[in-house]
Amino acid sequence: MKKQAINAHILNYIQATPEELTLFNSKLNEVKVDKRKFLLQPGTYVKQEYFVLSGCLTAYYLDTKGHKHILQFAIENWWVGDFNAFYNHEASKLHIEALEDSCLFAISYKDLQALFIKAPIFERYFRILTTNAFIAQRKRILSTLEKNSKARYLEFCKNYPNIDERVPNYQIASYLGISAESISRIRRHIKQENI
Amino acid sequence: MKKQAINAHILNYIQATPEELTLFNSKLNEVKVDKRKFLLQPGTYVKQEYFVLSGCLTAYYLDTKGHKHILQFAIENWWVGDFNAFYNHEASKLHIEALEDSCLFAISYKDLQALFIKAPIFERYFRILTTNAFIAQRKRILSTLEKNSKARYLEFCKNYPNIDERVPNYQIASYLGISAESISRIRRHIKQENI
DNA sequence: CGCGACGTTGATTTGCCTCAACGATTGTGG
DNA sequence: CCACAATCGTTGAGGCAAATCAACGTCGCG
Repeated sequence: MKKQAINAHILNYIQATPEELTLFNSKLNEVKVDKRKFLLQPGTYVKQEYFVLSGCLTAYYLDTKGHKHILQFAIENWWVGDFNAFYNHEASKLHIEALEDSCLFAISYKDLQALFIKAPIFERYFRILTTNAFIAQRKRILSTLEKNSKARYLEFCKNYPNIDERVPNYQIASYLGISAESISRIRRHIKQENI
Repeated sequence: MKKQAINAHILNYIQATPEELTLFNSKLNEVKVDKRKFLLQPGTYVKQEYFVLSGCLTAYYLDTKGHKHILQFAIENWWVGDFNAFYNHEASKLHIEALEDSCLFAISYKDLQALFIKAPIFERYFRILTTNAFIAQRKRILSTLEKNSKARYLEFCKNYPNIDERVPNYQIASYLGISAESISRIRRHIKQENI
């Protein structure tokens, strides 16, 4: 059962009772997104955030020059969304696109707020997740400040082997702020070193 | 009274009762750090995080080449710390240094965990703060992906006028991942444009 | 005063981007 | 099942934004 996947995830972080889990589960709606289809597009008012059950998605910003800048990859057991738009009730500036056929749970803002009132333990769940995400982002920022392209690429492959294998190379380039051509050259250098 | 500053800050985010505030306040210890002194140095096991009452501090990483990379500025009403070390019980990799004589409140990990049990509303407080910080960091990441040095500098000055005025230029350079010389040239260009 | 901190300027270098062209592979419609 | 297009990766040439290196001016302070 799909709800078991999310419940198992929750129980990694908090000790929720069966009743609390059931309450949470009752707020979730299943959503499917086919490969190359969008879960979210700019200009939308975002009413939901999403937990990935299966598949793979990216959240990215498309700038005025048409360049794509990937903020996040999301695979199984990750939450994804335009959190700024979601929490601050602004129009979204992001695309969220499926890189594989994907299956998600959605929870709405209203339901989430109601959940926090009825079962405050979920404040704890999201506090812990957000803290972890915050720490991971700090590392990403530090990496861009300190390291060159090659080191950042190697770090990415090490940190996200399960994403590296599933996602085309130019997407990783966009996440790292490197051109696809540079990634290609970096890979060549790495190969030559390993001979 | 100093506790009023933090209580006012808390009440911006949650509806805490006087009793809850008093409980929180009882966990806080005042700390003073003089200009150019350190609140934290690498290798330390971090047992506290800090709320800035007055002054200004930076959290930065010093890489193996001796280059400084500023992760965060902290002024009045900001929380600062090595959150990775604090939450994951690792040795710190950061310096936290006062840029001005500063006064802070410290809360220990143990006290914070106990507080979350006794007054779960503070889970909400920190969840909201962390969510905001997470969103701000996403914007910072996007900025480095999308914009050139000049645009990032201008954005910083706009977003943090109260930091821009208080902090020497080369510190801002380090935060933005730009050399101090480049910042100087950017400033010249801006001046020339405005004549 | 003299030193350290901070900012500026110029000359040179460099890492990476951009542009362009071309294989290899996969998917797809006739 | 083949032809063709689309997707993805690779390679080379050239250019540019910003780093680096070095020197100097200025201000504030012990």
